[in-house]
Formats: sequence, C-alpha cells, structure tokens
Amino acid sequence: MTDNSPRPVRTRFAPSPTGSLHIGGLRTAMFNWLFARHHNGRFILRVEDTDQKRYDPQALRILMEGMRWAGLDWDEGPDVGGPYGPYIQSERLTLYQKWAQWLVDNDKAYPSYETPAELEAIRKDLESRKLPPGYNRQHRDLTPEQRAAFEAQGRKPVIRLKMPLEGETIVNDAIHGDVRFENARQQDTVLLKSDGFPTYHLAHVVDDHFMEISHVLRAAEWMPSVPVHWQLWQAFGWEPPVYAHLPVMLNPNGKGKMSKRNPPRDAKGNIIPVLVDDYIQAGYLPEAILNFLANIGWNFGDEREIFTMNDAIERFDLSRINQANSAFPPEKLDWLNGIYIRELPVERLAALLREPLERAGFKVDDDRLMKIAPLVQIRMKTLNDVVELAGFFFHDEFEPAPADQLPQKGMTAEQTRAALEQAGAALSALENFTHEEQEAAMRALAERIGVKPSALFNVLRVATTGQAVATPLFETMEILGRNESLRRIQLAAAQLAALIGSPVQPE
RNA sequence: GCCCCAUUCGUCUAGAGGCCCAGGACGUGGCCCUCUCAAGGCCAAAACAGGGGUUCGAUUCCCCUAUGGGGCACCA
Repeated sequence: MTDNSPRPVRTRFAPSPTGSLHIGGLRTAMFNWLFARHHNGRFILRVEDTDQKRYDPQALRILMEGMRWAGLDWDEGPDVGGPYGPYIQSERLTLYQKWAQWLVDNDKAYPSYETPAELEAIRKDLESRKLPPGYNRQHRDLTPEQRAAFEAQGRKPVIRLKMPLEGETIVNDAIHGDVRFENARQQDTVLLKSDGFPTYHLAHVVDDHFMEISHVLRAAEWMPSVPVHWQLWQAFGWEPPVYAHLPVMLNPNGKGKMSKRNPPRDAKGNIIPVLVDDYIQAGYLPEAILNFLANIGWNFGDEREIFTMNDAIERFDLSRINQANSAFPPEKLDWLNGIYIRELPVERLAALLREPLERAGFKVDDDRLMKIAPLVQIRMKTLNDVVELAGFFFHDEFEPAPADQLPQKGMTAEQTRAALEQAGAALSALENFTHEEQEAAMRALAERIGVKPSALFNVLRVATTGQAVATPLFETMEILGRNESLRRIQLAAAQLAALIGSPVQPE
C-alpha cells in the first residue's frame, strides 16, 4: 500500500510554467518535498513546458521564487542542475521523439494523421450517435502504404498510444489502494503532438523513468489518466514509480477546485488569493502557509496542528493522507498566520513590516518601526494589518479624526473639550513622558473629573491617533513624543471648541 | 452522457469492529480579563448522508441509493 519500493526515494514537482505558482501546486510540491526529506531522498524540480501556446518566460522565475520563499529546496532542477538533466522538458525533445518512435516501431503506438478539424468532426459524430466522445481509432491499423499516402500529402501526424482493447488496468495507488479501469473505455491518447512536442503523458513517463523517480505524488485530477500512464510503463517495459494521488483542494464553499477564474471567496464574500505570490503580497508568512497546507489532506498524527516543517518531515507518512477532497479553510489560515506572527522575534517582525508599510506609501523610520512592532504584534492576522493599525505613525501630516468622533458615550462635547485641555496640562507636567507615568496621571485625572478611565483614554486615542482602533494609547503617545502628543490633543480640543461654537444644526 | 474518486460538527480533521451516547482545531455564541482592537483564559452549541447486509457488536467491513468532487484536448 505504501512506500515499499526498494529504490532510493526520488520525488519531483513538475509544474508547467504558465503563470505564477498556484497554492494547490505549492501543497503538492510540499508533500513531495516532505516525502523525499523524510526518506532522506532527493527532491527534483522539473519544468513541464511542453505547451508552446501557453508558455510564459516569466513564469519559471516566479515559480522558483515562490518555492524558495516557502523554503522548499530542490536537489536537482533547472537552475541547480544535477546528474539527470536537463530539467526543462523543452530541452529534452529528442528524447521524447526517440521513445515515441520506439513505441511505433514496437507496435505500441501509431501515427495518426487527422487534422484538428477532422478530429472535431469525429468527436461530433461520436457524440451524435450517443457514443463516448473521443477518437475513433481510424488510423490505428493503417498500412504502410496508407501512411505513406498521408505523408505524401504533407500531413504531420501525432503519435497515439495503442491502448489494449480489452481487459482492465489495475493500479495500486499508495493513497487509494487498487483502482481499476476497463481498457475498452480508454482512449488512444496522443503522446507526441504534430509539432514534435510530447504531451504530459509521454513526457512524464519518459522523464520519471530516466530521472529514476520512485514516487509520484500528484493531484487526484490525474487519476483518470492513470490507465494510460500505466499502459505506457508496460509498453516500455519500465518499472513504474509508486503513484499517490493527493486529494484536491476545493474552494472554501467546497464547490469546485481552487482556480483563478471563478475566484474563491471566504465566508464574508471576500475574494481570497489563489496564487502564492498573492499570499506573499497579502502578508502571510511562509511558515504559516506551509503549516496550514500540511493540515489539509494530511495530519500530524496526534492532535497537534501547529508544527514546524522539521517536525513534519520527521512524521510525514503517506498513510496519513486523506482520500477525500477538502475545502480550503481561509479563517484557519488567518488564525495560524496570527500565531506565527506572534512568535516572530520583534526585530524580524519589524523588518517584515517595512514592505507593506512602504507599499502603502509611507516613509518608514527604522527606530520608530522597532518601537511599534511589539505593539502591533498580537493584533495582526497578516503583515498588511499594520497599515490600518499603525499607519498613522508614518503619515507625513497628521490626519485628525472628525471632531464628532471625539466625545465618548455619555460625554458632551464641552466635557470632552475640557477633559482634553486638562489631560494636556497634566501630561505636559509629567517629569518623564513614559507610558507608566502617563497612565497614572490620566487615571488620576479621570477620577478627578468624574469620567470613566476608558472613556478618557478613548478620547485621547482618537485625538492622538485619529482613529478609534489603534495601538495602546500610552505606548503610542510615548512613541509619538510629548510635543507631538500635546499638539494633537490641543488640536482636538480646538476642533471641539469650534464645533461647540458653531451654530447648532436644527436637528 | 460515460468513467474514476470520495462522503464524521458550518469548515479542517481524529477515529483503522467494542476504548465513541464520537476527540481536537478554526469559526460561532457566552463569560472573564481589559484604555480601543486584539491576544489570553474558561464554558457552550455543533457531525458518523440514507437504506440494506456481515457480525454477539458497526463511524469503522460489503452492497445499493443519494450527494459532492474530479476527469473525458495535438493543456498540464
């Protein structure tokens, strides 16, 4: 059922570089990486760029950056090389062509000369006759003369696999156990396209063989093509790897798999990212993302849900991978990310906070950031939360809140104005402008003027930060400094004075 | 339409015949703490899809139904 292959463990992640790394792809990569590391094996990165129509030259770079960000290091790959290279399929074309020809020569595959339009017509015809759509195998047994005739027309054939017409293909999947397919229902799948490029089916079998891949952990979407792959291994007479089909990560609502078109949404209806790059931009930590991903479709074994990748490597085991697909739980990611943020050393947090702040257009002062970091640390789910929470620290010019937001529940504008004045006076009289001294003074003041401390503090918070929700008041004022704090308090008092002085709106 | 895979609280999951009147976590609700917001602590509600078998005994094994997902390209 599991990894009883005697071969040294070699796994691979083989994305096609058609865009940025998909979060589901990262999970697949992670499982392969975890498995290889657990068995002291090798983890290979291979690029499946056999679709010229979808090729994106930027994608490979972005993809590797995403993997590195996550900390999934590969032992062999396009940039690091290795003894089984090249690791880019478009650089291995002659290999695929050679083995495709070998299959033809050994009667395991055949050239098929239809044009796309003809294939379309065949499909339509099959469908109209209520037969399974696909290819009707009309070129499966062409004579050499017939083939020559097509060649003479200048037609470029594809190479198709000669699928057995009867019997069944039974494949033992490491996660699902025996899976059986009726051969008669399978297609004569295209192995080599007319442009000389292989399809995934051919390319991955050839590569996995020559790269000596021992275990293929891939998304369950591939399961339907397993019989084709298995027959290919048989046709070549090569030892197949152990296949393990991973459960698919579905949208949060469980409807459909995560994809860029048809973007997934959380419970509140917010769009949640699909691409790893977007998670980076959104302020998620790699440790949190990996830990989160590891808990979807796999579990640690005891009741721990928070663990390091080293712990996961130690524990990783195919038998703990689920068979059922699962919905992506965004709230859980936020929770985990918050935990990882809280565990960060402050210096590290401060360093990480810089980018979202600068992206929001702020000029960031290092000293100030170091002081702010511990204040925001327990209040964030993502790094980006710093902008809303503490962005006011970095405004070039202070943006006061509207005056009507200053008075707290049960306080009149005049009361509030007076409280502000007195707070200013008391604060300016402080020997040291530390948060401890401030708090003592403000509590005393609250009692003296007969308002609840929380009400007074909230007034001051709105006055000094310009927002109702912010970092703790006294620490905040300490960072702002006495002059700036007093200035803002006076400004607020003046705002209120103006408000009171202005003619009262009739209702 | 055909094929494949699956089905435990809203969600992620534990459970591999009796330990389960089903455990953990997120989220939700309540309480506590509290200068806002958080964080933290405590408590609560919340699930074995349905029906047949097998068995002394099924969440666990088998079958059927239902539901969900995936796949049916010269894309991967």
